[in-house]
Amino acid sequence: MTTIYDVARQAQVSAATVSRVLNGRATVDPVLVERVQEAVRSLGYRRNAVARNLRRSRTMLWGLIISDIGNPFFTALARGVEDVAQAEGYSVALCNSDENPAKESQYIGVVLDEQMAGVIISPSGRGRDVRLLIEANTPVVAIDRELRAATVDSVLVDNEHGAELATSHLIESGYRRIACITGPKQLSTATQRLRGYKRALAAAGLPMDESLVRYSDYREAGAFEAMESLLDSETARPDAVFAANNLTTVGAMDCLVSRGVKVPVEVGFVGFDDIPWAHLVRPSLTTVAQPTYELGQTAARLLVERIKEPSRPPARVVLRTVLHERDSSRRP
Amino acid sequence: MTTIYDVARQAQVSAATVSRVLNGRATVDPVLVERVQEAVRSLGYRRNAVARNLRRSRTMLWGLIISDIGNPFFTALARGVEDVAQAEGYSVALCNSDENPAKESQYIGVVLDEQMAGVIISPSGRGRDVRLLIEANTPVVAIDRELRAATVDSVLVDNEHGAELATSHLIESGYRRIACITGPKQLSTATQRLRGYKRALAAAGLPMDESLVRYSDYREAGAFEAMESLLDSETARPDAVFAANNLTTVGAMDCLVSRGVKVPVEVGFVGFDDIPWAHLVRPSLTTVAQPTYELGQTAARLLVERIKEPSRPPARVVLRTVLHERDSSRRP
DNA sequence: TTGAAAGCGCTAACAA
DNA sequence: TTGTTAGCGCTTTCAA
Repeated sequence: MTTIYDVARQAQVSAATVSRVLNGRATVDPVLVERVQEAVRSLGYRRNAVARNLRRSRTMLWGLIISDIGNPFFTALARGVEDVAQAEGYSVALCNSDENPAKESQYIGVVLDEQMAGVIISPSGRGRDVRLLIEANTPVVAIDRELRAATVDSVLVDNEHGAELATSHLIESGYRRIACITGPKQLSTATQRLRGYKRALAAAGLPMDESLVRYSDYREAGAFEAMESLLDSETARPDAVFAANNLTTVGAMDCLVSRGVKVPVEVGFVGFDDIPWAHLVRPSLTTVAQPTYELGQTAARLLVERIKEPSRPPARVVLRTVLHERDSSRRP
Repeated sequence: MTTIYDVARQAQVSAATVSRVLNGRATVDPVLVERVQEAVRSLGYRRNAVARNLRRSRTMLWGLIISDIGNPFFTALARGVEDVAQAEGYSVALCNSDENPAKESQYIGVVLDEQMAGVIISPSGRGRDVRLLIEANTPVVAIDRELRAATVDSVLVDNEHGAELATSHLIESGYRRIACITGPKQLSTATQRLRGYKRALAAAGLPMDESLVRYSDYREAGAFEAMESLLDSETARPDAVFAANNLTTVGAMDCLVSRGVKVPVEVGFVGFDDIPWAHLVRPSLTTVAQPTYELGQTAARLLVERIKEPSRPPARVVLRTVLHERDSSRRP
């Protein structure tokens, strides 16, 4: 391996000078700069970032801990994070916690051990291990989900408002017995979206029937079962469904299709969060779209700021959602 | 920051002993082991991986350079890589090259600078920069796409056979003027899938009409245009389409739908690589499915082996594809 | 403007 | 079995 000393010898300067040139310090004689650059080229030298990081006690690596890499919501978000990171000179280590608090803890450990410059996390549980990060002064940004265990920079969407929008839209379309399949109780998005749903019902003067609510797991199989149990319920079945995330939409729609239930004639449907290629699905899906890419971008920008200025007060950014009306909610 | 010396002082042993305990060396008195562990707990000590990596001149980080994080094919693959990596104690830095050779080069630079333990790459161009990795003795595994510039471990699918399967299936279904929308010429998958398509035509004694072939960019917008140009062609238009990747399928189907072309009645359709929720799309899509997760797993396992045994001869693993017959290719 | 020298936190060779 | 010591490759005082 070629080191900075090899370059120094070749250029007939000291290692300190090579370091200065490499880091673009202005205080070096142009003649020496040229000599150093020539030596770097001829030796094919690359600086060892590990040694550099140790010496400077900081790295240019971020951790991005997401809860499901199979969910296009998170990959769109990751793209937003990555683009900003790259522009700022950071690299991103993507960690998939799989909604598993144990895996999440493990990754938090890696972030700590590797002295990463910061973390963007979509907490899958109560997020108690996030405290370790904060104690270690690692900059943290929460994304998509609220972090109860600590106050940190957060980027969220207006879940309650979006859910209310979706539900009101179903009501305006003429549906009356509207079911809600939401996510796990410990996730802020699940409870907020449920609240928005309830608020829309209340605003329209419709009764709140708890038997129309299901807490699922934000995954396809769970949503499929939840939909089945709604269709099979003793009391009259729902005439519409509000699904609280994209995979819930897929699972529930799958169930409806396989049962031969006609959407939107027999059952109306609105989902929270778009799915890719929603336009190819029949019937096309009415959804509340989230600005996924912007979510990632914003989180990344907050992290950049936080790293620069660790003591600034935590920011809380809430982005808007938009209702996309398509066929699944058009009552004939 | 608490260091190994703080622990040593607290446990009244030397730093070397702490290091031995931390690394599970057997040669330490159980009494001291207990004292060290107690000190670690009480101080909340975590070892600094940067210092460790420098000293050992190796890291536990892999680079995974993929060409489109927005493509579910690559995220499924990433998941396979990540699961194996985690089990083996490695972390994965996900790098999205966006089919952009310049970005790819930049990431290869990061891999080199950070002294990563290895790389799994789906090369987006000619992959000439991969040579830098090889010169630096960084273990490399090529995935999905062949690497012409060097001989390395590779994990591929039987593109030619899969494409032949898809095309033959269309022929058997009664279609005769079958078009092919493939990818960029410099990608091995694009040329191999085109070759399989041609072989199927030849095997069936059908003429090879070059005006039915389009080289697109493996993206939706490009595929949409390619499909348009096929529909608008002077000579008789195709009665079926073979789309060479998943986003090509989406773009081409989108075009057909928006033009009001009836699938599979007027035009039959088969795509290479599944898309998620293909079952919700109408008509449901016939596809040649790739074992995406296994692709990632296999690449990761090869990387583990390569790291252990750098001089073993490069392996080349080819995984099978499977035809999923659905509605888009059923001629009434 | 340049160089000498110290040291980031850890592991491993060597000595005891 | 344990401790002493050197050094991984770099940046950054400090002195010249």
